[in-house]
Amino acid sequence: MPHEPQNAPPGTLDMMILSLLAEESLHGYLIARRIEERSGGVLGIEEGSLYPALQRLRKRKAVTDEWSTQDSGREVRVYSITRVGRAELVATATRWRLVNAAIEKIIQDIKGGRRVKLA
Amino acid sequence: MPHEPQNAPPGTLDMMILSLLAEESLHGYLIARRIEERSGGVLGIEEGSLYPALQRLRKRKAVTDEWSTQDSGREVRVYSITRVGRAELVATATRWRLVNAAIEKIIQDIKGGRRVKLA
DNA sequence: GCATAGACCTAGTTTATCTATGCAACGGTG
DNA sequence: CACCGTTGCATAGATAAACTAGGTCTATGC
Repeated sequence: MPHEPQNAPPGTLDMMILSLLAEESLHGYLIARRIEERSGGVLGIEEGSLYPALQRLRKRKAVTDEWSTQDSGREVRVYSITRVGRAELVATATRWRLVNAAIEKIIQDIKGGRRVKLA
Repeated sequence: MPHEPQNAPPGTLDMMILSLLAEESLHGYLIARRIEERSGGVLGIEEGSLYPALQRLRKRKAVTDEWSTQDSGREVRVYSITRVGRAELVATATRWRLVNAAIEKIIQDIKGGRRVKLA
């Protein structure tokens, strides 16, 4: 039985978007789909979170956008990462891993009942 | 050069508190100190975050509290984890790790400049 | 006596997610 | 053609959980 998709923890969405855009330029809707696929269905991004996030990124010049026409003739807004965005990505990913390691130090060794005494 | 203490990512504070209380009962102020110590100074918890978190935990019966007198003669409010709290801890820690692994799948392989093409 | 640290607490702000809604174009099917 | 599900963009308001900034009181050390 698969689990319900989880929200992106606050602060992580911008980082994930930048990471996908570091690989290739994408339009908004596809970004959300990619996050869901890549996470194996664990993460689910709502459009009401996605588009505000893209606006934030644009405002701080971490991404650029360009309207483009698909083969179908349809207009989509394609986002690309900037130099500023790449720097932000490296910084936030580093901080994320640091914080996560710290949290892991605190919650380590959780068993069902009691915990293992360490020293 | 050490870094500034980071905030607890939203949703993680309750989990960390429960994890410390699973080890031993503590009063509020000490919980914050422990989180800072154990994280090697990476995490810093403000009292304005701590006490509301303890209230939440109390309301949902994840912890119990008892006023106790220290050797100094001072009154402190000591918190203990409940059965409900232990169950919550296991559940939230499992979910946290799941989500974190998913995020890691997405942001993996970030280098300074461009990324490694995988397949 | 007075400053510093320990210990508790609350009000209001901020931020980033969500839900809910709206609109429009494309694709396939009866 | 009419319909409907999916794609695609967007905004408004709700919610949650951290924060800042303030306040009170007690023990300890100089």
